[in-house]
Amino acid sequence: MSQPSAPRRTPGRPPRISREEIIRTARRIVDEEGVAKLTMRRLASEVGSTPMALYHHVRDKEELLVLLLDDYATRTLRRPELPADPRERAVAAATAIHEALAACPWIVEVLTADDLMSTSALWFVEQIVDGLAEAGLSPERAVHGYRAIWYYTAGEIVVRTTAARRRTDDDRATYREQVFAGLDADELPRLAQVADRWAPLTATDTYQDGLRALVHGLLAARPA
Amino acid sequence: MSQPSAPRRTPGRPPRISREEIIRTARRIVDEEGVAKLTMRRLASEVGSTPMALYHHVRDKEELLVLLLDDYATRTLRRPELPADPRERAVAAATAIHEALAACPWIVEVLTADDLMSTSALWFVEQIVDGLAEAGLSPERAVHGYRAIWYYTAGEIVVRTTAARRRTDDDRATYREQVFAGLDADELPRLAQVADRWAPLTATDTYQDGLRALVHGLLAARPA
DNA sequence: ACCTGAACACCGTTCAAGT
DNA sequence: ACCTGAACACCGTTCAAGT
Repeated sequence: MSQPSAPRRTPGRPPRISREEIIRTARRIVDEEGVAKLTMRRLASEVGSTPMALYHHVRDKEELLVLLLDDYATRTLRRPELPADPRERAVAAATAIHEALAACPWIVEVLTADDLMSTSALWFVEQIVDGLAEAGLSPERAVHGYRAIWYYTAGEIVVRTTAARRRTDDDRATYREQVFAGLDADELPRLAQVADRWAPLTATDTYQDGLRALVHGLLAARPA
Repeated sequence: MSQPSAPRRTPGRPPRISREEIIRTARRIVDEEGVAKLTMRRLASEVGSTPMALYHHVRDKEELLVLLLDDYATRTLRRPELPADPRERAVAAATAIHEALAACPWIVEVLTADDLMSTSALWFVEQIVDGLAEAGLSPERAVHGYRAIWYYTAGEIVVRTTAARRRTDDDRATYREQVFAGLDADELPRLAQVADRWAPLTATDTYQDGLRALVHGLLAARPA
């Protein structure tokens, strides 16, 4: 998908811009100014061309974003040394994916990818499925386990990065504080109990804890 | 937030449109044609007014969407009978939230909400936190447990609804098939093993399984 | 106080034509 | 084969003015 098209025997006009150049430029815009600034028009002018020239190299903006994610994954996902213990291997592989995504918040817009973020991430998926299988799950259950881990991971990224986006304009944060300050302790006693600690509690990074709990639960034999 | 503003002693011109009417109309557009069709201009014309009149009743489009989610939650989240067993109570409350969200896929665009979708959902959050606490977690761990459940739930909704969106234009699906068909069985043996079953495996609804695994893992005493 | 009209500063994409 | 220009059909939001 992201590999440059093989150089053909140029039967027509020589290309002025390449898909690679488009992606490289798009990456720069996103890194420097955020994904919201990436428009076909802006990208075209940055690349020294016209909006319509881009459509000769990518089908539409959606494809461009997927290409960008693929490019990002290929460049940044380095395969780490994984623990021998299968359960720990699954945890480590999921954590590696999570870290790569967390470092790149614009990804949320594209995180729409259903099963896996990119073919470059397949190796990590393999490690998770294999870890779960070696730890005792059937192949089917291992795949379902992987999916649960992916839901949890994608959800953490989406919720956290959009919460961070909200925090910038802080009206909403203070609104939330008001809600928690005015909780009816009779109707919602547990929430009232933790109301004053809600902000720090929810700011804590508990990805690892939740991941370990999930993996633990997936591996525990439970009655269907 | 969503309650109609108290009728003041009209010192100026009488309002022609109300916030309530705006939200009601927005809801109709979203239900009938999807959230993508909800634009300020379209909404204004549907309500028999001008785009700018809307800005007198809502701050911007973002606020409108949050209002819409709040409205949806208030109207559809009915408190179910919950099981007495604390663990089952947490599972049932999470499932209720999940069902409400799953029935309303446009929500993904707004699911950006950080901790909770709406104040109307607070009761459900209470049930989850309380279930976890009564099952043995400290208040802090119960809140963190709730967050893990929320990540998992939000992630499932986001991934599933965007996957469904992709399935309509099926280029991407067939691309994915190609990738799985051409897997190197030496490098990625587990994935190769399940390659031909990947589509049905990932289409299965396993929200409940994953949720139960997660809750199980959260409640299992584990070494830090 | 509430609403209107006109404008600003944009979008993604299609179509027909050029080289 | 690749690129351009002009156009289509939109956006959210601001500003100044009207009633």
